[in-house]
Amino acid sequence: MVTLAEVAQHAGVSASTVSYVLSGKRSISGATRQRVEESIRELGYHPNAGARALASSKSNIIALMIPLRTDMYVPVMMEIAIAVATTARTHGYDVLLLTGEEGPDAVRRVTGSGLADAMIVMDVELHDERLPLLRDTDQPSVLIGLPADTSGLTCVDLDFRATGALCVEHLAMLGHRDIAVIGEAPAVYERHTGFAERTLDGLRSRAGELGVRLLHRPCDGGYDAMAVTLARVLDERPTTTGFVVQNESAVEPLLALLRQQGRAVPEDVSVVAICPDQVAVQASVRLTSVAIPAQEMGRHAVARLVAKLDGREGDEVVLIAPELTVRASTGPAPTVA
Amino acid sequence: MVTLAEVAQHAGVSASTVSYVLSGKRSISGATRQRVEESIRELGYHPNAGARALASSKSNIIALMIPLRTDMYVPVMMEIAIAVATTARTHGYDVLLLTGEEGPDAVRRVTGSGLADAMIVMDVELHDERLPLLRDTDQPSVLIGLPADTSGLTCVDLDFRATGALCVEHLAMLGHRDIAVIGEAPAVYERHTGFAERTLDGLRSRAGELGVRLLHRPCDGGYDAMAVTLARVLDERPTTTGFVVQNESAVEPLLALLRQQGRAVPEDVSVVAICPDQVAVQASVRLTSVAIPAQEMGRHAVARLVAKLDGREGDEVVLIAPELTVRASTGPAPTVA
DNA sequence: AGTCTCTGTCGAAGCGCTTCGACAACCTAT
DNA sequence: ATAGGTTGTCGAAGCGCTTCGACAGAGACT
Repeated sequence: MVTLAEVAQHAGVSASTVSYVLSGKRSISGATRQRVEESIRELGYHPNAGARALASSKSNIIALMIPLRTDMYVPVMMEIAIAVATTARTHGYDVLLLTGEEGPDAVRRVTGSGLADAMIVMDVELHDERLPLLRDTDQPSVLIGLPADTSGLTCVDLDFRATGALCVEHLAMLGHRDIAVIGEAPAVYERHTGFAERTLDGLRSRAGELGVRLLHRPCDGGYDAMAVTLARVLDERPTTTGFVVQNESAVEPLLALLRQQGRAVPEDVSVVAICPDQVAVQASVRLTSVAIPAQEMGRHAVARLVAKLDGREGDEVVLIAPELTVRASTGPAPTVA
Repeated sequence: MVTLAEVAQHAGVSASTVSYVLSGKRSISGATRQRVEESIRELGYHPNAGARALASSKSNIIALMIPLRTDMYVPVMMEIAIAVATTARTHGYDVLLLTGEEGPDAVRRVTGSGLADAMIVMDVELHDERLPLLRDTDQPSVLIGLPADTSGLTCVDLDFRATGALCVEHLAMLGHRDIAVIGEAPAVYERHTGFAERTLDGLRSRAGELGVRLLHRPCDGGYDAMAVTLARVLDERPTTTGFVVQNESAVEPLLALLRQQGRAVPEDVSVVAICPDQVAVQASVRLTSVAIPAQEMGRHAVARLVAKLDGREGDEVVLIAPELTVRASTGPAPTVA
């Protein structure tokens, strides 16, 4: 294993000079810099991470807490994680993967041990146990998701309220007057995951303003659950012509069921999904959808975090504006015979 | 920030004693141990990760390289990643998330800097550039997936050859004589990702033995791609009554298309999927499938890696035996009229 | 009583790096 | 020519921990 000292010796300079070449924190003459850089290359030197962390009290690692559950939103989580990892690298950080399993203890452990310099927390609940810890510590953190009280926190999320409103608007504009909302799994609401409630909020308030009737039903993913839910919805409100689907694993089942019942999409029934674009274009009907900008959220979170680490920024809530893309699953409401 | 020295002072012992209490590497009297442990709790001490890594030259971090692409197998990847992270924690390790983006350089960086003690590599190609590096370094590593040459490497994977064979056997046993294989996206084969080719191998050789005709077609995910592929298959071999689907994002589209064409599953056509159980049970027809044991693979990989770190084990290839679960998507081949 | 072996504890030496203050050497403006 | 400012480099002091050798004291054996 090659050390700084060996590089220094090889280049005929002192260790501190090599360090300054590496960090750029003091000016170094061109000649010296070149000599050092060449020695580094020649010897295949890699700075020791532990020593660096110890001496500088910075690990250059960002912790990413992902949910343990793989029951919802998996592609979105994955995409965010990957975006976080790659973006972090461009800023010189690596990413430590923490699952929610340890809960708040993970926060203590990581901040206490200096394992990571900062933290990104996903799948935030409205009253998350981790929040007090994050507020207390002086380690910067960014939440992906929005808790009830955002004071003293930096959050990045899709504006789900606006997302809900946008979906209703689109359907209302097309003349739909009875809209069913196929929501996330009941467990998601029970956990008080913010985004689900905020979407609903946006849906309801805009529906109220536009005089549209709304029927919201949580729904587990999969074909069977969707079948039950759909039957109930149509039983309760046979005049339903518009659907907003938030649970991406309910989308394809819904389309299959509608088809099976002889209801044509979009002639008889319109469907708006809230899902990643990839899902929307791969469905059996190309779906009009509001995209979940997973990559953007991941990139944003890292950008904020790095800004905070550099002392460039304070707390802030960033809500990404939703965008609705019209595809083949929505059309004018059928005129009543 | 609380240090070892402060804990030592608080407990009235030397620093080394505290260290030995923590590591258990020397015997400590019960009384002393208790006193130290109490001081630790009272002061809220967390050992500094950097200092530890420097002094012991072990970081207690496992690097996990995941593929950058989110175009295939996302849930499987995610499940593996989560299983790796949680299993690693039970062994006292944290997980560093690396995307394939940096390529072989990531291997150099991580092993060179001592950032991680060991490495798990996913999405291994048959002739992966990272393999020589992994063989050369003295850092233990485990591959999830199987390259062409496994010498000097530890690998964990589902036995995809046996998986392919199993699928054919099941269909053959039910009387199917013409089987179509809906494979992964063409890009997957072009990359020479091992599992896809090994599956095919298993399918073909067993088909040969059993006198079954096989037609293999790669297929991108999604409805449109599946529609094209299906049309071609049925055009070329109208007598096809069995399908083996490896691309999970082609499963639901295939079922929808078959339904649409009036082909009943499993009365007219049988479908076997190679996919996680969750996908199989959530589909519109409960799918007979060979499960991809993502969690098991993740856990296994960590277990092997930890064993190697402890010097308990050498290189080895672990192939997990496939299990086929019969559900509602397969049945006897229709008798020709 | 003396020797030997454990057991439990301590002190000190680093691990490889960053960073601070010091200081030559040079330049610029008086 | 001199004071003052830059610029480039060095030496040394840690960062907080692990680990090795040393050693006092207790117990077991002759």
